[in-house]
Amino acid sequence: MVTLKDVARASGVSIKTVSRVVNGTAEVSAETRQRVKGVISDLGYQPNTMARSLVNGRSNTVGVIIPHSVGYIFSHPFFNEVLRGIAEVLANNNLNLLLHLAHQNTPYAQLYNQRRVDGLIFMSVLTGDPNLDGVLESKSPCVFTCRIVEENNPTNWVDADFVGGLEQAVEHLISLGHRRMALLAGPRNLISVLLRVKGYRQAVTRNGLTVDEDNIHYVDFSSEAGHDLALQLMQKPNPPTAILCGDDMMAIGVIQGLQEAGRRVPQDVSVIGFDDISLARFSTPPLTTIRQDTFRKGQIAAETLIRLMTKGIENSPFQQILSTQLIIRSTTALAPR
Amino acid sequence: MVTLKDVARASGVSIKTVSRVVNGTAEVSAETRQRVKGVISDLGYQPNTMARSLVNGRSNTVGVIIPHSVGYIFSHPFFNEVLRGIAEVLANNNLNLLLHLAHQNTPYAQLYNQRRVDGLIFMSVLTGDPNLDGVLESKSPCVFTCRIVEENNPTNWVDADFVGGLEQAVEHLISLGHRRMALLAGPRNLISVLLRVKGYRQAVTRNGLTVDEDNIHYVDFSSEAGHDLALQLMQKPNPPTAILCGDDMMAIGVIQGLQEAGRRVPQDVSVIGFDDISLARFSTPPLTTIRQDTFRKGQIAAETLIRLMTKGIENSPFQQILSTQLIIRSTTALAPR
DNA sequence: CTGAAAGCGCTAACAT
DNA sequence: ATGTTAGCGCTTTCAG
Repeated sequence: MVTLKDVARASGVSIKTVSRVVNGTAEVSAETRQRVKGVISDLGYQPNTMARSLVNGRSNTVGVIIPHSVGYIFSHPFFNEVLRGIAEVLANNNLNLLLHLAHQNTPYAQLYNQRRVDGLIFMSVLTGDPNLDGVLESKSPCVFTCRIVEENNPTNWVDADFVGGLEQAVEHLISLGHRRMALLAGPRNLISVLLRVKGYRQAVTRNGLTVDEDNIHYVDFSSEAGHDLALQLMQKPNPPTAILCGDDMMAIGVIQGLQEAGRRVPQDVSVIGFDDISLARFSTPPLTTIRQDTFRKGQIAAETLIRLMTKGIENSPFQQILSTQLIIRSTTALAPR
Repeated sequence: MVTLKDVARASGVSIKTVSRVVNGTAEVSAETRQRVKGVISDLGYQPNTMARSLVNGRSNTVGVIIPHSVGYIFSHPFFNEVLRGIAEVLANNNLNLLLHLAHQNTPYAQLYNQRRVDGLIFMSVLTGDPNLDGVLESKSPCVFTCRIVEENNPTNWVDADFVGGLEQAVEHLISLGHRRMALLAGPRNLISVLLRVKGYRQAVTRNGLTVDEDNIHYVDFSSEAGHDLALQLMQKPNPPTAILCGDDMMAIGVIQGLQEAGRRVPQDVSVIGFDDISLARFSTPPLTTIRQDTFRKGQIAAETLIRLMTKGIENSPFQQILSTQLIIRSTTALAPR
């Protein structure tokens, strides 16, 4: 391996001078700079980032954490979009991205405590995840792409307005005359799922209807789960005329299940998704859904983290809710009858 | 920051002894080990991985590279699956995953030359990507999840059998009586796309038909592109009765486009996808597709890289083709007459 | 404008 | 079984 020392020797200057031209730290006479630069490219010198990190105390790397139990839905388009937003911002700031798909019981804080990363971004936190212990104590700069449960919690986060999103969806369905609705919220250990339920409840109640607790279902974010539950629901004596889904993948599964059960979408049953993944527009029929800007969410998370890392932790936590938008396509229609 | 020295001082032993208990390198008397361990947990000592890497010359990190122009399809389910396979294997081997979504013109070899990673995995290589320059010279252990163009190239790769997959698909369509077929292959700069075309050509020719070059289309792997092209195709005087798609996302867009054009799937037009993403089963109608085991592909890539990193580069390159499987669902039927 | 020396936190000989 | 010493490659005082 070619080191600074090699370059220094070959160009007849001191190590420090080479270091200076490499980093542009201080002024070096044009003449020596040229010579050193020549030697650097002749020898193919590349700085050793590990040595740099050791002395600087910074790894120039950000850890992006996806909790284990979420692994199975890692194939979810949602994640890529957020990740893409994060990756873009980090790249523009010359930061590396360490992707940590939590697999075993390793406390997340360890990545920071061992100086492997300078900060952390958490995608989807599961309530009660023991690996989260120690994150706050570590003083690691960190940002969550979903809000944290506890009230008055000083964590930094960006999140979509799940409450408002569900409210819009419910209003839409009610305005179409639907009264019997089912909500397939998502897995119970996700905060965002609880928020969806909250929004649903609020809107239903506000419209003078009563919430049918039996029609709130906690199932995985997967087409399969949606498909299976749709079949089940249609066997009930009084099946719902509208199904609200926690995400688009589920909704697509629901539509398929409904068709297998001999129901037409949207004539017999209306369906609404959440996310507006790229596919939503091209599903059959095109999906009515609540759009959240996942890419932007990732960008904001990364931008916030960078601010935390450079200017130190701000006194007040950064907490931002991104508004959602109801996109009406072809899976919702007037309630039958 | 708590260092080895601090622990040594606090427990009254030498630095080296502490290092030994931390790493379990050599025998230490049970009594001192206990004491040192106690101090370690009292002080909350965590080893500095950067210092370790500097002296070991290893970062214990693997770089996973997704070329820039592919970025826009990073939301493609295909990538997650491969990535998940890679992540799992790396995690089991205590290796970190540095995700490099190439954004600007940074030579990929740099990650290795700067000692940031110990090896590289390339997901999807674009023909003629200038950032690839220097990768071979760097002697970095690396594995590609797609084969490389040049013949007799000593690169290591795992890849799906695109040629065979397309052949199966064509045979299936021909057996159903289809004669006018269109192929939406994918972007021209992907090797896998050229292989799809090759398989298509071979099977068509083998069956005594002639390849209609005008019906081979090079379009993006996206629902949108599929949708738009389907609409276009249906306006032709003699539209195809079957459409082969380079991937499932495209196929789903095609189905939607066909329906907008008033064609029924599969009665009027048959459609075949590629990948068998989780959604394929739940699209409407359920998609006939060519399955490739993307998760396994990722696993194999990572396993191979680890072998390369630990046992050194083997003399013969590792090159493996994973077989594909035709999954017949409901988007293919007898050709209309 | 340039150089010498010290040290980041750790591991690896080589003692003892 | 344990300690001493010397670096890994780089940056940072502090001198010249």
